[in-house]
Amino acid sequence: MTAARTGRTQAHRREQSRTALLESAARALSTYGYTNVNLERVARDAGYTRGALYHSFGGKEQLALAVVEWVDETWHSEVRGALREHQEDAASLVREIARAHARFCRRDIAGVMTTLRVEFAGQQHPVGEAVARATRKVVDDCTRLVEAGRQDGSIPEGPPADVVARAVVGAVEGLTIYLGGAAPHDELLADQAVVGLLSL
Amino acid sequence: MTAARTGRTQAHRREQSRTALLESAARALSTYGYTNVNLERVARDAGYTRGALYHSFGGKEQLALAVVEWVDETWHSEVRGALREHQEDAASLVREIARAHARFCRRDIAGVMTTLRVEFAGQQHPVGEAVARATRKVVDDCTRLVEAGRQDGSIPEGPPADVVARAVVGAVEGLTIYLGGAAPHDELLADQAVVGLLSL
DNA sequence: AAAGATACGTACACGTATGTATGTTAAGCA
DNA sequence: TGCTTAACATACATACGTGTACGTATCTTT
Repeated sequence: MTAARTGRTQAHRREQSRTALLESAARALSTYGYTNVNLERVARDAGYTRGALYHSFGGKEQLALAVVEWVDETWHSEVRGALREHQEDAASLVREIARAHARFCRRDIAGVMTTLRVEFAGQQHPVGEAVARATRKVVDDCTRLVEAGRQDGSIPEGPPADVVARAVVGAVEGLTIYLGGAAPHDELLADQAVVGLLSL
Repeated sequence: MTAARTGRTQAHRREQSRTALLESAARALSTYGYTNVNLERVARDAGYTRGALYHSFGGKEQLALAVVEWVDETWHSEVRGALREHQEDAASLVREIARAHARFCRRDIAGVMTTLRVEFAGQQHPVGEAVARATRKVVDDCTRLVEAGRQDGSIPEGPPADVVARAVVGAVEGLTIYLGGAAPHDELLADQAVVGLLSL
C-alpha cells in the first residue's frame, strides 16, 4: 500500500508529471522557439529527465503538438468561451475579444503560438500547421463576426471581411507583443486599434 | 589584364559576392530564422560555397549582423528618409510612415527583423540585441512624433507617448504579417489602425 | 508477498551544422 | 612572364541535441 502512504496512484502520478512537463515545455517554447528548445532543460525545469519526457510524449514534435493543443484550448475557454453568453452587437463582441486577448497575452504561455507561427512561417511542418489551424479558427471566427456586424449595421463597409479579420488579429497580437503586458494600456490600445480597423 | 577582359576587378568581384551572399542570407533568415539557417544552403543559393561565405564574413553571427545592418539601413532610407522633406503635422507623418512601412513589408527581406526579434526575445544574443537596437530607433522616433503631435494639437492626449509608439509599431508589424502583403488593403488598414491608436 | 507493469533515469549511437585548415584558381604587379 | 595575394573550394575536427536501448525504482495485482 505504498500508493496510499504517498498519496500518489500511478494515474495521478502520470498526470502530474505530464502537466509539469507541458508547462515547462510551454515556457521553453515561448522563450526559445521549437528548434532552440533543449529537451533536457525542459525536463530538468519540470523536475525530471529526458527519460520521463520520452515516456509521456513521443518526442519533441509530439510534445510541441500537445503544448499547442493545450494553449489553443486554454485560449478558447478563457478568451472566446467567456464571451459566448454576451448577446451584444458584433462590433462590441470583436472589441471584447480583443481586450480579452490582450489580457490573455500578458501570461507567458501566450507567446507559444506567436513564436511557433513565426518560426514555421513558410515551411510545412506538423507543428507549424497545427499553429496555423489554431490561428485560422480565430481568424475565421473573427471573419464571421465582421460579416455579422456589417449586416446588423454595427460595422461599416470596407475591405473584405476576411482581410479585416486578419488585420484585427494580427494587429492585436503585434501590439501586445510590443507592449509586453503593460497593463492597463495593452487592453485599451488593443481596443483602440480594433476601433480604427473596423472604422467604428 | 584578365580583369579588363572579364570586366571584373577584385574589389568589384568581392563586392558582388558579398551582396549576393547578403541577399541570400536575408531571404534565408527571414524564412528559417537564425538557428535553422544552413550556411551551405545560403552560399549555394547565392552561387557559392561556405568557403566564400567564411572569406567575406567572420561566421554565422557576423553574417546575421551584417544582414540586420543592411535591412536597417534600407528601412531608414526607403521608409523614414523618404518622408524627411514632408513638413506636415506629426499625426499625418505617423500615418505616412505606417503606410510606407506596410509597403516595405511586402518585400521578403522585411521579415528578417520580425523573425530574428521573435527568435531572440528573452535571450541576450548579439544578433538579438542588434535587432532590438534597430527596433528601438524606430520606436523612439515614433515616440518623438507622438509627443510632437500632442504639442501641435494633431494628436489628442492618451497613454504615455512611448507606450502608444510601441503599440503603433507593433500593430503595424503584426497586421502586415497577417495580411502577407495583400495590397492595397495592407496599406489602408495600417493607416486605419494608426488612426484608432492615436484616437484621430 | 511476489510477480508483473509502469514511471523514470542513464548511456550511447547517430545525424547535422559550424568552424577551421588546407588546397586551388583567378587577379594585381614587377 | 613569373610571383604574390586575394577569392573561393574542399576536407576534416568538433560540438550539440535528438532518439533509443537498457537499467532501476515505484506502483498494482493476485
